[in-house]
Amino acid sequence: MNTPTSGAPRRATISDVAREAGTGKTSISRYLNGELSVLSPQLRARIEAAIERLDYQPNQMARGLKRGRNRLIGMLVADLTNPYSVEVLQGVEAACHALGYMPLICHAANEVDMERRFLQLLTTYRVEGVIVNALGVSEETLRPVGGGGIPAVLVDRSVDGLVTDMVGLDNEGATTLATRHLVERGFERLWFVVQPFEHISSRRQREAAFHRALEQYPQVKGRTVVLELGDADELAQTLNALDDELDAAIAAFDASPNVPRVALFAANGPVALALARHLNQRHGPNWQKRVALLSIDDPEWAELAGITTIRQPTYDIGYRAVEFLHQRIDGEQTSARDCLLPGELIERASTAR
Amino acid sequence: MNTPTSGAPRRATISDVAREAGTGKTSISRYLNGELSVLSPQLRARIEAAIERLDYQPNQMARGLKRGRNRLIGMLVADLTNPYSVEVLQGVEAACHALGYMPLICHAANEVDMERRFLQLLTTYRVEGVIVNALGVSEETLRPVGGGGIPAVLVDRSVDGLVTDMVGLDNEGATTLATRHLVERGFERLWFVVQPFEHISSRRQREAAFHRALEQYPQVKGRTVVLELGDADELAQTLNALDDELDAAIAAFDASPNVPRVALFAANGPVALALARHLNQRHGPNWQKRVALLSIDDPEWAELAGITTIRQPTYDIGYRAVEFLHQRIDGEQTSARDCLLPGELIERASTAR
DNA sequence: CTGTTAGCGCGTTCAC
DNA sequence: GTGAACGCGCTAACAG
Repeated sequence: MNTPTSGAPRRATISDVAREAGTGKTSISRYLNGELSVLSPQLRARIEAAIERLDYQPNQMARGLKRGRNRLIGMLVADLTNPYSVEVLQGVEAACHALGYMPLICHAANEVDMERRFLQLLTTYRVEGVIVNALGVSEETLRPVGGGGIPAVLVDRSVDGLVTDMVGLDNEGATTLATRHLVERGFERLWFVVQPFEHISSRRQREAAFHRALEQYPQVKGRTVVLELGDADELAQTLNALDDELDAAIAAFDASPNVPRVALFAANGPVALALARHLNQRHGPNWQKRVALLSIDDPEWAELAGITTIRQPTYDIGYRAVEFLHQRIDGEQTSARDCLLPGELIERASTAR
Repeated sequence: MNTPTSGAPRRATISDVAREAGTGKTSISRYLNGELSVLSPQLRARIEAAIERLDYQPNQMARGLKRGRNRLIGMLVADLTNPYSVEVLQGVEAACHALGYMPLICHAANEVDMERRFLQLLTTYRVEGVIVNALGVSEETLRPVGGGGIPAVLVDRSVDGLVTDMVGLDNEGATTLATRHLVERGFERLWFVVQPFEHISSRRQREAAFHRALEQYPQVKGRTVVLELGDADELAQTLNALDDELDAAIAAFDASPNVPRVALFAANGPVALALARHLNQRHGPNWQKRVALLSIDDPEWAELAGITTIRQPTYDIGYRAVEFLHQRIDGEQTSARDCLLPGELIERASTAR
């Protein structure tokens, strides 16, 4: 009951090509795998003609099944909405291209269920390795991966209890750099704004580094503000509370220029965007004059808004991740490595004197 | 610390499970495929135990090879950097999830070579269908797809000479809506800014619709400005030329409020961002006071900048695309369909009176 | 140089 | 109910 001439003309198989070229499957296989030196010029020509005529394309699934490696690697992204992720992705793609892998991109969309589901799916497709930008909550869901399972490398953040290669930003260095910049520009009240950070290593490190950096500047006051971006109500509430304090601080500054200037330090791009939107909505396009904003991450709109940022070496992060993975896939047995890349300060109007 | 046995403990196969459960492969297969009614409760229990014990995961590749369908569909994205694409992607993912497909996401990064390469790769992996946001240049590269090849549905733009299902924005309606809005708000000099549009159907349609809409308003002057975003030099040059004219128009308006007000109409998000960055750089944060900006596409920063936009039903576009594809995969034989979804006007400060 | 043979992991008759 | 045997498309010995 197969459809006569319908949709799928059934692709040609290696046997079809062999028959068409009047030879055996082996020669075709050899041709496909570049063992050209072992083929007589005429046979080779016949094969080429047959392939052309049948528009033959080798079936990756089948060859993967046979040789045990399908050149597939999984890339699990926590949130593609975050420009950071897309940039990392570009590095991953470039490296895959260069190393002959095909990245299977999965998007968890910030949902833990998705993360688990995709991880499961990836192992089911027998990917040779995964590079994971984890939601970070659950070491449990990463079970099939890492140590005992398929090779894995983490991006941006590590996961408690999971020992694997990791590549990300040098949070300590970046945060220190940013903090020092703010202090040097004369800001003496610094508010570090961050999403809930207990369970996300990168956020945790940044928050800690911020306070550690401040120990060098006794005259500067810093505090941490936690922003829950996921919950609109709670977000609005926190922002409003922030407003009151900010207003007071700014009023004091307006009254007497000797009062310390205030700066907001966003732990990442999404936080910075939330802050900018709120401030803009509340104070209009000149909000920048009232409060400085600095952010780790350098999204496209940062230049538009004129905020100072720490740009992450996103492309390199992705590229290195694949290189690490490649080594593991090749059987590298060294113990887990961390690769911390430096951030770059992009100074813009926001923190100018 | 290091792996006890060598790198890959070789995953369990169906045979392993059969042996472990003291039965044949057939029963395992049946269990996996939900034909539970045909299994004695005890056998079933033994199978479950064996699977659990061996942490068995069926090999998708192998089962795909056997049954001829691997539940893989390809998603070829022209530019993940464009928030539009990511949003569409979310719809695609949701639909795939619902329909039991696994999307293989490929990112052409605006390179025609990549597009061709990925398309080739996708057919090589025997995806059951592809949804393509084409760069649009080459009908040639889409040869393996559509009519004779694997089912395909186009997103956002069609490709000349390729008949397939397509789903995207109702460009005519959206453009008319935006144009009317500008006119009603009192703008009488409208500049439609767009990337080179000859070869991209959606841009072409928007440009045409813009001028068609203007025919209804004889008092309004409109013109098209082409912006080449890829080439930094040319971009700067065009923008500078634009400035001169804009300055003149604005000066005239300042001098006599009777002179028609000027508005920029960006054909899509990337264009809008380029314009906004440039204007901001040139006129400071208050550039909005000098010239209005409206854009098709509603990226995150639009609210921050306060520009009026036409929001595309991106999620639905992605979702519908997969639904179309699903029908084709299921053997639907109807002729190519177009699905044009309406845009929504989001009015912001930029075009307020 | 070239063809034959035996599986890779799985689903599917078709007998028992 | 259950299992043996065959084949999906391809590669890898192993002969000629």
